[in-house]
Amino acid sequence: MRSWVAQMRKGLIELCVLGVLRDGEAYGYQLLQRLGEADGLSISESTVYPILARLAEDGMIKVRVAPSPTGPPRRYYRLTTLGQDRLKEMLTYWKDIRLAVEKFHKGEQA
Amino acid sequence: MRSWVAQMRKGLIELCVLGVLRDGEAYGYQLLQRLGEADGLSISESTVYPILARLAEDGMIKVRVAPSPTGPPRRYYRLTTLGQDRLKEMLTYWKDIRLAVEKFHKGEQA
DNA sequence: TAAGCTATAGCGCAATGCATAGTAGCTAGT
DNA sequence: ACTAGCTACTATGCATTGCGCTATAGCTTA
Repeated sequence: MRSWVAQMRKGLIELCVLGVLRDGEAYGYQLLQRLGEADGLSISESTVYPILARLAEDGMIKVRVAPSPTGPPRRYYRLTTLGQDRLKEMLTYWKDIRLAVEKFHKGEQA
Repeated sequence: MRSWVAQMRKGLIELCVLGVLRDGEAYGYQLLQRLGEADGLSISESTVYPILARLAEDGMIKVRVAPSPTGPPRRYYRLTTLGQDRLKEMLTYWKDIRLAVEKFHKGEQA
């Protein structure tokens, strides 16, 4: 994969993770699949799990362990109040930067 | 500045630089000011010049030196054919990832 | 000669995506 | 019982980038 792709994803994957969790709790593997549904966002475990670990360490999400019907116990993550605030902040900035990008690419077709 | 802000900018600043250069050549300081016009994209020299150096090294832009009426000589950068292709690629991916982010944040207000 | 603006450049750090590899629980087939 | 295959999570290490900080040099004005 071209290196600039990885760079462009930085931060945005975390934003998407928080976005999914906003709809309710989810476990790691589930997040992996949800995120993979979007074009241009195919993702691997080695990307998602570190993000979850960081978010948990920062108090943005909380973990709940529950048995799985088809494998090892699942770790369900859900947003904390702190996490909701962070999501709000990030969305605000996302809006700004999205407008910035589009400002410099008016009238262009990819 | 919060660390996630820097992460979210990664790659997108370069995309904006290419976007500005698509309208015609520009020198570093000029780019700095153009980019600063956008909300959420205030930028410093230590960010722009390394980007220009990288882009030049990769053959995406070419440099032309010309005297300035008000200071040291300016280095004018302009897109090469390679750079135009890269910009196209990046815009395609940008479209994908923008849709991805919005997919996971439908119905939300920042 | 000193200040102040313009314009460019280099060093070093922190953070992240991701390739690679490994661990462990559960089910089904032979 | 053994193997294969799926689910779910973890660990290591690298490359890349944004950016704070600092330095340099040309030009004008006082």
